[in-house]
Amino acid sequence: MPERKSRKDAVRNREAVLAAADALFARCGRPEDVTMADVAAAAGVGKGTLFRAFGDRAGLLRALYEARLEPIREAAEAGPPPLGPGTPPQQRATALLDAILCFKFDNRRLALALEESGSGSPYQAEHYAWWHGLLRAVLDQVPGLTDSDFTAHALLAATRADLVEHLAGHERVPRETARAQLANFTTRVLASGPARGSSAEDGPATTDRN
Amino acid sequence: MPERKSRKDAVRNREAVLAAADALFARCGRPEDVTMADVAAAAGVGKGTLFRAFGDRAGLLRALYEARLEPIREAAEAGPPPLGPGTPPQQRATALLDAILCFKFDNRRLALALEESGSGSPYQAEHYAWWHGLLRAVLDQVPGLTDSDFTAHALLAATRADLVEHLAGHERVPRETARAQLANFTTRVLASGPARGSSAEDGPATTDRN
DNA sequence: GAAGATACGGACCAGCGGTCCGCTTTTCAA
DNA sequence: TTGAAAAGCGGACCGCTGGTCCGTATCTTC
Repeated sequence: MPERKSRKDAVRNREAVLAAADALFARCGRPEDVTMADVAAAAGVGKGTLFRAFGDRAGLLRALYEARLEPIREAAEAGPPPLGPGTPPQQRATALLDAILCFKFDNRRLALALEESGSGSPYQAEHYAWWHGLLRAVLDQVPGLTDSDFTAHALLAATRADLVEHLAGHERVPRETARAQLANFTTRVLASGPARGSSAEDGPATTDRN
Repeated sequence: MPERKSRKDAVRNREAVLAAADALFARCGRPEDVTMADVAAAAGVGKGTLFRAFGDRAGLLRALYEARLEPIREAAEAGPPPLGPGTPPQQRATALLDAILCFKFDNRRLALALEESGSGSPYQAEHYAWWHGLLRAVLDQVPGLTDSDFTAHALLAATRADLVEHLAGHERVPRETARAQLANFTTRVLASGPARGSSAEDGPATTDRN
């Protein structure tokens, strides 16, 4: 039980920091030049407070990221089709990847900051393991598909934040185009038969903040 | 003409630095804790020399990487099949990806260092553009394949250094298994018809240094 | 309202990439 | 051979970052 309740100034500050960091990352071009001191200043808080609340830089990023991701995570875990369970595996896999892509698209800066500054490999992050596990399980139900473990990694790699940023930011690929291409790619991977064309279905709610 | 020749102590030092950096990156676990000062010390050289020769950290990494990559690059550009031109596109694409995978496998630490510390996105690196352009051109010749641009990105993403490191280092996937899985994945993507099984063919010379 | 627990915040620290400039080595023309 | 200018050397030094520390302010509890 414990969960010893925090002091109210503590929670106020915690939220102030999250909001400030959110805004800063959304604004600034390269995430690595949003400094901890910047965040603290923008939140009207001392550095000590910031580090006390989140441990270190990676902790702050993680907290932000997880907060944003949670709705999608829930939708994928127990929501309605096509994201939730009870959907044919091909379709669900496509929907999952599409959701991830949209998320990264809408939260590019943050995802980028987390993947590159997030204390080492993105593959050690808890949320990656979660996505991978889920996708792997779904792929296991696709008839005729082997190597579900590797395949899940490879498909997820197509949604890496820096790739998304490159496509969207540098090559100026519109969101819907990227979605369609990823869906098409996914279909190719999952289909044993001739690849059927597949355009992006109507998608996850956009929470565009950047 | 010009190409004003360097002083001999300069070239000696340059090579000493490359060798030292090579050794250090090969040895140490995480590339970010091989510091420039370490490299300089290991090469028996001052930091000034190091920075004069390579500009900055990214420059050093790039120089090392390019040097290692050149043979493969040449083999891909004008070598014998299955890597070189004059190979059926499916087969060549598979061979290219296999070669990249092997390269990253054998030079994990270095590739990792470059991709994560290499001044921003790996997608802005010259060598990435080169690989992508080549693969894209090959994919363009695969009948029934659309979105060659995106597809090339997605396939290359499956060979990212940190993914390779994760597979090899964390999940303990043997080299040959990874090769077979990537080949299988590639085949699935490229084949419009039923996926034919495909094991890794006899591969690029291994230059295992790590 | 007093005492104890909790959190604040900014001065402070260590370590990094990168610069600078007085000094040494090499080069090359005479 | 020589001597002076060009080229390069190297390590003290700088700015900036993530992260720590602890005297002080605020909240909670009785």
